[in-house]
Amino acid sequence: MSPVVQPDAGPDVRMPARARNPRGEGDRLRVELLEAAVELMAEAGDVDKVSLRAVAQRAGVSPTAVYRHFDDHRSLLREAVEYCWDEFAAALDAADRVTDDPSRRLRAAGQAYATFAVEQHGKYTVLFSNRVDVRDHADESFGASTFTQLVERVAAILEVNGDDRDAFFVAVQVHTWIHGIVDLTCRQPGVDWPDIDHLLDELLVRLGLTPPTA
Amino acid sequence: MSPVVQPDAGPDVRMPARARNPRGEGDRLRVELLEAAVELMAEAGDVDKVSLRAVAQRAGVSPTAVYRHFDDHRSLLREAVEYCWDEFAAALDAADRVTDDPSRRLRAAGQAYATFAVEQHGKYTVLFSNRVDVRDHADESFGASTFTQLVERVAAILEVNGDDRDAFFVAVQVHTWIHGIVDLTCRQPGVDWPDIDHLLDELLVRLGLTPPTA
DNA sequence: TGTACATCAGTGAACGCGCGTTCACTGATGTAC
DNA sequence: TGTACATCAGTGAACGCGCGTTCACTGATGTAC
Repeated sequence: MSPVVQPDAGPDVRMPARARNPRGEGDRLRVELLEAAVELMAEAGDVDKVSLRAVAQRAGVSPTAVYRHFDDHRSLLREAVEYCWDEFAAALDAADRVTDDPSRRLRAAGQAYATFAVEQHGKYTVLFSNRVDVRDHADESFGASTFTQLVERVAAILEVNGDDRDAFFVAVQVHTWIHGIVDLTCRQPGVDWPDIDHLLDELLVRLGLTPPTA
Repeated sequence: MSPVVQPDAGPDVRMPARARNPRGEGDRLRVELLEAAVELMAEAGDVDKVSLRAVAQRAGVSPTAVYRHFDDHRSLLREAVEYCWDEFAAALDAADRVTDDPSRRLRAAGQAYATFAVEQHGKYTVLFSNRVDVRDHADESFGASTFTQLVERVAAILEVNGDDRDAFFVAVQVHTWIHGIVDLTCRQPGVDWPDIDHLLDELLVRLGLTPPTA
């Protein structure tokens, strides 16, 4: 509109004067920044598109305020990704407490995995298209412990079924297949995919992980 | 080093004066730009990180020269992605001519798929982590035609085997599983994965796509 | 055969933009004396 | 009880950078007369 007088003028509409946090509670902004970053990541479906300035604006704060709580741009994004992992882990844990039957538990975990991926598509994309520059060892180890749980679940089913296959190998089969289903359907939402529940059911059938009575 | 005198000075090292193409052969630069873009995409494993200026520099040409051959930045990237699809399709086609036996052909295609994904991981990532803003209907249809071939391959096997399952559904099962195997093994090379050939063999067994005699 | 000219393949300077980061600052709030 | 002061939570201007895109241009090459 007007010719540039101040070089870094920013948006025309001033933020509505966000109330500053009281004395000892400056950490509240830290959480607000993380949540703003996660929101923006989920909307973009891409970690790299989330700028420090955009996070600050979403939180109603000036860009420099971020530096009171995070070392730099990368630290902010890294912590925001970890924040996403926590939510994902919580979703899987909830599914684990559904039943005692090993076969149903595996099915429930797969369902929770896929549900999270579909309903929180942006967050899931953030987790599994993990760019190298943001990635930390933290989520690597999380993936490993989750996989160990999967091996145990599979071993329980094989034992109940009197199946002498190698639980590790079968768990790899489960993991790779579920990941492929979820990853492709999320990444290419325009394609006319079959029902995900149907794919998951058939996965268990094809891998011989259904209860023997069913 | 030196204080900035010219505002847009560019790199210190001048390109070694790339020879200009002769009169009627300006289209050669077009191909060189596409190849440069594909290289950069493969290195970054990410379409969005490839700038117009970087492509021009890789091709040894000024940024403005790009506009002689492409409408804008997005057009350049879109065509480069299509170029990747061509290479991928060529790799799969080569595997298709190995044998006449449908089951062996699918196995060979799976092998080619995995080999491409492992050896040309950057390109593979570009193809299957297709970001929305670059995506066009063009590569949708390209991926679709590749998938159609897969459906036909599967249908041939099912027919030979006297199997009345839906070829489309089984093809989705094949595609999702192979993608999962390839994607996970590529992304987490530190994990002690089983042999990929073994996983592919067992995939065909579990999906009932082996020859009836074997 | 010579020459004027159109075409072609690209160059180089400049623009406005959003970015990450820095620096000096502000102004409210709690606390010590 | 009053007041000086340290602390805290954040602001605002400025920087240099690479980006996509524009514009006017250059200089070699083929072609028409």
